[in-house]
Amino acid sequence: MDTLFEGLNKDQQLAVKKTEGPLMVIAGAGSGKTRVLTFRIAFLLQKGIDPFNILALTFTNKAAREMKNRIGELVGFQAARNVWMGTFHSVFARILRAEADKLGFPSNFTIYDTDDSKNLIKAVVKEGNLDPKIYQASYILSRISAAKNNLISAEGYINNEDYMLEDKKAGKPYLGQIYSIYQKRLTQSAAMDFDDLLFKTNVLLRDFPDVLYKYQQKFKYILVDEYQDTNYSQYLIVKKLAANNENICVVGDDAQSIYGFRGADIKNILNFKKDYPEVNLVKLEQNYRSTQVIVNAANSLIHNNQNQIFKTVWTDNDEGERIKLIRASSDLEEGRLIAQQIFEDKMNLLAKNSDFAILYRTNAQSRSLEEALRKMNIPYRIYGGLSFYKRKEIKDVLAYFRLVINSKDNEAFNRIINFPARGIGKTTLEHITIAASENEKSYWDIIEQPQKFKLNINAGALKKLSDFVLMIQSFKAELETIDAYELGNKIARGSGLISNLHNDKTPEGISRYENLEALLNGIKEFVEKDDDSETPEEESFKGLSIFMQDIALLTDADEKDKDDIEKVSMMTIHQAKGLEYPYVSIVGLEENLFPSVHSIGSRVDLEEERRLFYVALTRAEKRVVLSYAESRFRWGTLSFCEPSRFVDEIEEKFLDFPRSRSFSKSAMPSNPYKAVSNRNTRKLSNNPTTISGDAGKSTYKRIQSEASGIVNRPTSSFKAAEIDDLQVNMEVEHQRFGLGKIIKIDGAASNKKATVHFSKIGEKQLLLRFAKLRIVK
DNA sequence: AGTGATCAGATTTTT
DNA sequence: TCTGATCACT
Repeated sequence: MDTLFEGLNKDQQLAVKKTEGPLMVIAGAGSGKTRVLTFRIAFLLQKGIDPFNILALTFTNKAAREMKNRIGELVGFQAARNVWMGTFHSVFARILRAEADKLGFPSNFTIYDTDDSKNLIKAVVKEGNLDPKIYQASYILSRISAAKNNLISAEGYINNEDYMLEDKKAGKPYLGQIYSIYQKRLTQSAAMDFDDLLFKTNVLLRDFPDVLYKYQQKFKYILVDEYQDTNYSQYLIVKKLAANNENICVVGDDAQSIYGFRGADIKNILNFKKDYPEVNLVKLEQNYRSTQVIVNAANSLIHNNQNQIFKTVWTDNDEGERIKLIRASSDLEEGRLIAQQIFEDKMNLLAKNSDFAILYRTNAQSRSLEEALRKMNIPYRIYGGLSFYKRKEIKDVLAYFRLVINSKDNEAFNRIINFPARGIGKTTLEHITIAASENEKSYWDIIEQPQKFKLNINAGALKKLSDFVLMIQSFKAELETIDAYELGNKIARGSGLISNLHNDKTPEGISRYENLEALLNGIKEFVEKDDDSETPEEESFKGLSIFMQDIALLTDADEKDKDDIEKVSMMTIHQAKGLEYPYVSIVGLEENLFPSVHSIGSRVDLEEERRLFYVALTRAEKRVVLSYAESRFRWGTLSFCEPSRFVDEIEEKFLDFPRSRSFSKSAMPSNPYKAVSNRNTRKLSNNPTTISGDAGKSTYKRIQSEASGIVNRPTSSFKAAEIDDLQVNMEVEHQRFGLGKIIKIDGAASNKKATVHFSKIGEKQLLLRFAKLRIVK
């Protein structure tokens, strides 16, 4: 057993060995958190704890899978497989299916994704004759989501004066009603949205003490990873389940909390002590991942946040190279420079493509990077973006699957009732909607028994509907008899989807056909692979329902990366959480992009944004490259950017600044022929496995507009002063901050910093390397 | 019912 | 700039 502890430091050992009672592990970035978690579970298993008694909640399914593998390697795969491990959503979806009857749901309920939820909200808004511009689906959904994550039901919402007043002030007084109808429709459709999975778990544990007791007995040991990113709803589930045994271990890092927008609450970490006065606290402060430069640069950055748990992350590793800062004149040039950098590093450092990651704030930024990498023949893989499961052709066939499994699923119904076209039109649909609404039934219930619900339509339409019903019913009959692959194929063909796509000979059509094929192949793999299912206990028959349960909560990040060995990884910083790479480029370090416009207004949001940058920096093992562009295409137009304040916040001694270039030179677009972009870039970028593509038809227009944009730069008259010309007491002008007076200049030569008092916004420190100041007087 | 034209909205992050 | 939603026309 002792071998298990070799290679763990004292704190890590403590965190592994202290199996009984509440334990909180504050784990700095790169401090071996995952190691501690896996070893802890392995240790429990070695001690003879039944794997079925261990519940481990992770942030992604991928993390769960990897952890299972590592535990398997330590103590055997049989035991590892039986540990309950997964995301909150997937674990509790499973429990909800088992206990569904208690909540008035069938166990095959559908999980609505965000699109489904939005469509449902749109329909509700329309039915209520409300203005969809005022009652915007995305806004309403976020509002409902926030309420659910705070365990406020629709009823509770309507009775809550604060919510109602807020909505009234916002000019949206009917939001509570929409919530209420939305929820009713979900139930009629036998569906739950993402937040319901947690909300209803809370209801289950609250209203059914015997069920609560059962799971308390079952989960004798509970571990929660990324505790800083749990919301109130999740917090309460954990608290209830742990109440009996109190063998609860949470691991997190307040400095890496980046999901506040989703209701994550750092207070869960801060308040852990209050809930469990007996708590043992372990801090993991030694970073094993990164160089000293990276660790200390990240520390200097995060130091700008006010809300923190005190800890000192340090490392024994080499000092390492300074963080290189790249300035580009445009987003296209930024891509080019980053690609070039990777190309050079590969040669000089004998590195592999897979040693590199490019991280960005928003998915939209991937485009220019992709183009540049493609041009230099550097293979890459984009994580996220439009996921495979969000493509139209995939959603279509999945909608058939969904309707076959749970026919009450109205959103699936809507999607396919007339696709491929079968002559069921708007009027017919309207009648169905009305009948469903009046009788409080699902659409399917209505068309299954049209006479019972007095569906007021003509014989022709009736015939078409009954054909559809018969088709779906014929598929339903085979749910339990043939496996997912066979049935999936039957549905794809029988529904007419395959022939529909087959007739489309355009490149897009062919690609859609191939995607559908890929899905079917995926199902085949699922059926054939005999073990490592994420569901312990149950199941041997691999039917379509099981397949759908398996993929309902998958995201792109969860996809296997077997063919990624030789590719540069590209992803948003959110997606990079928990990952590490030798060489990391963080791009787009510009005001209003990173930090994003939306965060700049409030300190809380800005601090989250800063933590996001902290996460980005600490992904790197050996070296970080930062870049920003002076202009960038956004919303189809060229806009000018300033370097991010976050760059200033890193202590200068860790930075390697770009060589000074004359402004006009850097602003000139380089050879436009090099910058030819690809019309299909977006499509290509959506395909995770695409590594190359030829230029195709160029969007020459874009290049032109960029060039002209620079020439006609509205601020071209703004001529920044040379750094050395600036003196204390001078009156200066800044493009964004307006007029001000230099109060102080410190720092030597290239790293000079000026303190300027601006009449509009007050005092500000500016690194003269970045800030462009014009001398007024 | 299907097609084409026109217009609005999007881009913050995700289970 | 691109996508989708809506509307008018055939």
